[in-house]
Amino acid sequence: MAPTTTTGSREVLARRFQALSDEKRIRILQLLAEGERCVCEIMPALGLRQSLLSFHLKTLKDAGLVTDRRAGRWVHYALVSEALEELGDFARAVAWSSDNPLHTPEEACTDSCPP
Amino acid sequence: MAPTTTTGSREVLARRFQALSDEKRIRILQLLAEGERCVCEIMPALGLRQSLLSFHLKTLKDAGLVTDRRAGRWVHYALVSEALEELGDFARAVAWSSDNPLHTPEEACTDSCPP
DNA sequence: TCCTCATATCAACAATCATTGATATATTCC
DNA sequence: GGAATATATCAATGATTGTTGATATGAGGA
Repeated sequence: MAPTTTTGSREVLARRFQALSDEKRIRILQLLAEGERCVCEIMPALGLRQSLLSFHLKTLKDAGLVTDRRAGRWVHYALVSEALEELGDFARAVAWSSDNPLHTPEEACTDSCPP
Repeated sequence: MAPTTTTGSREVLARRFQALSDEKRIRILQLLAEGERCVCEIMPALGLRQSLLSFHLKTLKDAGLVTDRRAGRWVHYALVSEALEELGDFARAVAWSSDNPLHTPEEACTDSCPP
């Protein structure tokens, strides 16, 4: 169960991790984990200016981590749990591989190291 | 099993996700998943200039995702699998919560929405 | 000690990202 | 149609990050 190696996938992974690389966006995800929320609910919960929140939501949406749904005047955001599961799978797969190495580390790179 | 809510933890999470937000660093992790590697092995594998690789390794190390170990002239890097597991746990916990919401989404935020 | 080599750090620059205030879009209610 | 409101987008700015070439550190072998 080695971590995937395709470039396309790395691109997506990097983009999604980048979307998670901000505390405010992590808070948004944690809030959305409780269920769908409209922007007007997220805004006071995080105390962010409307424009800034919109930017962060767009970042998450462009990364495929959330979806939006218009309902009348309001827009509701919700998690895309598959995307988050993929990230979790990746992190766990890398961790698992390093705990169960195929190529035993032993004492690599001694004399003949810089080949 | 709701995702944690402490600020300190969010800070660490954001920092670690930020370390993963670059394709080159993802490749490094994938390489290290096969086992410990010295810088001199990573460099040709990724085709990065020495200085640039050093920067990316430092980024990963500062985030607590890898450790280094000096062996003579060479420095070997290895994954910190616990840190990666924590990231995986977080992502999965958020995904799980959103699939099993406590507060049923139903039809929230209709009339009384902007409170 | 001096020389070589592996890696780290530094200074400078380019690119990306977060934040702000202003403006645009879309929807409802009158 | 027009006013009001929720959200998105834009332009400008500052902050952070990635990249490069040059230099410093630290270990091993002569």
